[in-house]
Amino acid sequence: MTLAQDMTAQMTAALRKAGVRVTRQRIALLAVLVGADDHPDAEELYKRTKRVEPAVSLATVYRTLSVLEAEGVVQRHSFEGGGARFEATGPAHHDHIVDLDSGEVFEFNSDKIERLQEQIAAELGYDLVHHRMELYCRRRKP
Amino acid sequence: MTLAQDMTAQMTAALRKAGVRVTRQRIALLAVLVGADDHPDAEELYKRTKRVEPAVSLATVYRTLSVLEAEGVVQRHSFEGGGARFEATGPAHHDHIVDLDSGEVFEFNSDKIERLQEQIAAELGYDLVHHRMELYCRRRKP
DNA sequence: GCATTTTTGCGAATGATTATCAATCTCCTT
DNA sequence: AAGGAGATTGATAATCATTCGCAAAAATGC
Repeated sequence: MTLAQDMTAQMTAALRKAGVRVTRQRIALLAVLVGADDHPDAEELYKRTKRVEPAVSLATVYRTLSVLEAEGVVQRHSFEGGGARFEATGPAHHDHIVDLDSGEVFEFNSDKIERLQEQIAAELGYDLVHHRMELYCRRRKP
Repeated sequence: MTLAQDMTAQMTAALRKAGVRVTRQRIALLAVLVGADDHPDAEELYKRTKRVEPAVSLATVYRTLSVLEAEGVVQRHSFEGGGARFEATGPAHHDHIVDLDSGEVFEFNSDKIERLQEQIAAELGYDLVHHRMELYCRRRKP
């Protein structure tokens, strides 16, 4: 079994688990998402997916992203400036650092902050459902 | 001197300091912003301002908000779902809690988290310019 | 008050995203 | 493997928040 076949099998399984029909375009988009190590926007995902599966439209990319987001398979981020950006949901939660000059996005995680957030919500009588934390930074000047 | 006159005087001073011309619509919008204790969007600010100064357009509200944001007089927030929301910059920094059911926004502050954020950025060789932290919550079930 | 320069209002333009809908595809049942 | 119900698709129109372009109106400096 080739590597590509294996990837298709995995994507198929994931889509089935999500309870949606397994289409060529969904397999392709999901594979692109899982293979991406950055945080592309819809247009970029469309371009990448098209290289692998020409029979895909931008509308379907948006639709599929919404479906997968609802299923928790992908996450949508709205960083400052520009449209939404996406990433496949990984095993570990993380927040983001945005390099203001390059636009690059890095991931980080702080259990301490996570705990403090829970605590703050609790003190106000709330349950924390989810949060958003983004650090907008510039490379330190020497 | 009446209260309204005093407010106008303050707004005028603030606009002068920002180095822009003092117009009726800017005074009115700024007064609405300072008087607001919630986080209205542009449309809502337009409606409120119009009550006080009918000679204002939505375009001017947007333009003025951008000007005031650039001057640091107001802050723009993009919470999940819907357009940008604004608030007059107060003396103290704070982050936000969004009630997922009502859409209400509360403010909070945690020095501990602020410090940890600085530290995380520093560890990665970055200077933290600003950040965004929003806690999306539901009222705790009893 | 008058000239200069900024600001305004209106409506058109934009950009990202979503809705529409007939044609096509999946998948369950034979 | 064929049939059909129902989900999904591509192309395009529509939407929504926000910005732009420009002539008219207003604010500042003298």
